[in-house]
Amino acid sequence: MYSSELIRGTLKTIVLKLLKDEGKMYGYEITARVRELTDGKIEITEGALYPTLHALEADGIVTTETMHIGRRVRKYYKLTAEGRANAKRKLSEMTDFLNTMRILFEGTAGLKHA
Amino acid sequence: MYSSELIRGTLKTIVLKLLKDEGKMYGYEITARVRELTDGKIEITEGALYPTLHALEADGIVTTETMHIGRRVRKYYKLTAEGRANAKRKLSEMTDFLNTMRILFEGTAGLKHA
DNA sequence: AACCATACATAATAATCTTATGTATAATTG
DNA sequence: CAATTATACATAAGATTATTATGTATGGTT
Repeated sequence: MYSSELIRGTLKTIVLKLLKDEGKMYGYEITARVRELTDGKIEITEGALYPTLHALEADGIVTTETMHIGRRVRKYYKLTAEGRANAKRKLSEMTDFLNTMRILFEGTAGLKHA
Repeated sequence: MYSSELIRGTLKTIVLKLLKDEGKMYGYEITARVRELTDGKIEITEGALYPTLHALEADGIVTTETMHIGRRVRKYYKLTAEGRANAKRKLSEMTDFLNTMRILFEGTAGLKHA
């Protein structure tokens, strides 16, 4: 687990990345996927995730679709057209940012592909 | 310039990295160095930097030394012994974190050295 | 029966940053 | 030589974003 300050500010971009890759996901699934992809190093808390998802919806970045699994409710999120454009911008900003961080902390711009 | 949310949480670690490399620096110098190293993509604001430096001092991570350049004051910061240990931990956490981000966003762990 | 996993949600509080403002000296430029 | 820009510190109000705690409810496992 990383200190929470490092993860600060990356949540929204992580969500956009996953939605772009997977098409649609629900909240609980997002926390599980991130945990799995990062070997438990990044643990998204519900108190951070749900308000973020609601904000994305309010901003027209995602739409929701509620499904019923037995008597339980699942709320799927997927990108809107605007959301896809937004995600594209945010993701390229993120990779650029990661490269800049690499320059600062590893003294190299790194290679995009090994 | 990156959206400010991305940079959020990285400031303290950036400062520790620079102080570790350079020995001692003053606030204004830090903003200039970061601007230079990142081609202006990361602009540290004074309103964020000075409170951070003061907090580091209050936590015993850095000590200060005031110099007089003509009639102007310059406040140099350098790591304490505890600060060096702290910096070491934070920096390895940061490189680890950057690798994890690379897995998430570029689908590769990347190579530390080209 | 108790516990843990799934699945949503919100509210109080904390941490961190932006934006604005303030003070002052030194250098540059029109 | 007056005005502007750069150097150099600092703080305070407000915004953003996350943590922590709490709440509700279903379903599976021990």
